[in-house]
Amino acid sequence: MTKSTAASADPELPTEGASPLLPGTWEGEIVDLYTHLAQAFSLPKSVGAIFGIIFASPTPLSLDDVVERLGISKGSGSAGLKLLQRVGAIKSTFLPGDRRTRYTPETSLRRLLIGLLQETVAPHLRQSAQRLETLPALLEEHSAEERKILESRLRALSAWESKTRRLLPFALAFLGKPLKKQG
Amino acid sequence: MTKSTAASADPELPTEGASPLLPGTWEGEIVDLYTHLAQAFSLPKSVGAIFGIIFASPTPLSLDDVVERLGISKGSGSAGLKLLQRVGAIKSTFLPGDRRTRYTPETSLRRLLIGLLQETVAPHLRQSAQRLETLPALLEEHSAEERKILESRLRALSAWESKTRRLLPFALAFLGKPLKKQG
DNA sequence: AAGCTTGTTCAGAAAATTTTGAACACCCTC
DNA sequence: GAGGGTGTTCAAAATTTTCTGAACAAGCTT
Repeated sequence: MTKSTAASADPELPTEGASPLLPGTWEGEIVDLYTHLAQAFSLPKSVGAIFGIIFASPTPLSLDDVVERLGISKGSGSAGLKLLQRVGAIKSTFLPGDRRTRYTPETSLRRLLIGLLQETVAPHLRQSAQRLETLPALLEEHSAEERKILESRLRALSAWESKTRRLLPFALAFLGKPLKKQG
Repeated sequence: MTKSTAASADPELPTEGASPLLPGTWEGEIVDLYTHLAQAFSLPKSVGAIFGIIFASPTPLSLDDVVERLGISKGSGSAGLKLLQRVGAIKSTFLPGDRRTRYTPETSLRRLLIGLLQETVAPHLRQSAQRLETLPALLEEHSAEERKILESRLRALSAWESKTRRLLPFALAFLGKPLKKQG
């Protein structure tokens, strides 16, 4: 059900008989958009593309669909889908009479961001917060004057940790709310 | 996961080139902490290390100081300092009677995050927002039924863009406020 | 159970990113 | 205007990340 009839020459694209993802098409533009967005979050381009092709499809897609439409390997597709599902960016559905798992996009920004944060920054932040505790003791070897400066830095560091942790639930609540008219 | 970073032996020799950044020391722990934090933001480890060594020092450091203490190349040091300055994570100061530029850490989380966001995600988001405008036209080729679904996806996408853009100033204001007593 | 279909794993290949180091440019000071 | 200190650039090397593809596992169906 995809548009085809791309009878034009493709000087660039491999003639593998696959990827009809030309720019200017709905799927092509969406995939491209998410591919770039993925880079904003330092995620592999393929992950963005996979989310894009799922987002662009009015019906749930299977691993094979994704692999075929994107022209990527099954390994990549499998790994990408698993990552997207782990961060909650896609949901799996099961159509009756079909053994394949199919995927639909998560459209709640709140859930999307929660998953992403949990996956990427949260572990590092947690680890850093832990390290913070051992630091004050290491200041003993410095002169009183130096210690004054370094202690204020340490306080700043603690404050960062505290602020970000307190901001997060707030921000997520905001993102969960419906959009109001511009004031 | 071990931090080999050269200098595995010789905790004694204080020769110029050696890196005395052992774990358990103030500098070592701070550098390590920021090296890990950098990875949380998908920045090169060296960038985190550079910020760390500057953060750990009670006095402003020069490029040479950084390069020597971290045991990295001048090229890396120069690039890292430039990046950190561009995102506003460090400030340059000039000590009288010294031609070298010296650097101190930015301790305002607000400024730190503003710079980081501006540098990393903002351009991508801006670009994506632009692309959004051309998308509705591409839906024409779909059936009415499909279009209903895809249009709602498009609305979600627009809403994301709008929400994140509106949340940002809000969040940054929050981060700029002094920390209040826990309530 | 044999034969499909669906999906995962993982070692090696490919690609992208980061680091190095030496050459270079730009002031200063003398 | 030579010499030395300070910092940047960039091509190539090292490292890390991502992708591939074929082998493998697990489940249905007959």
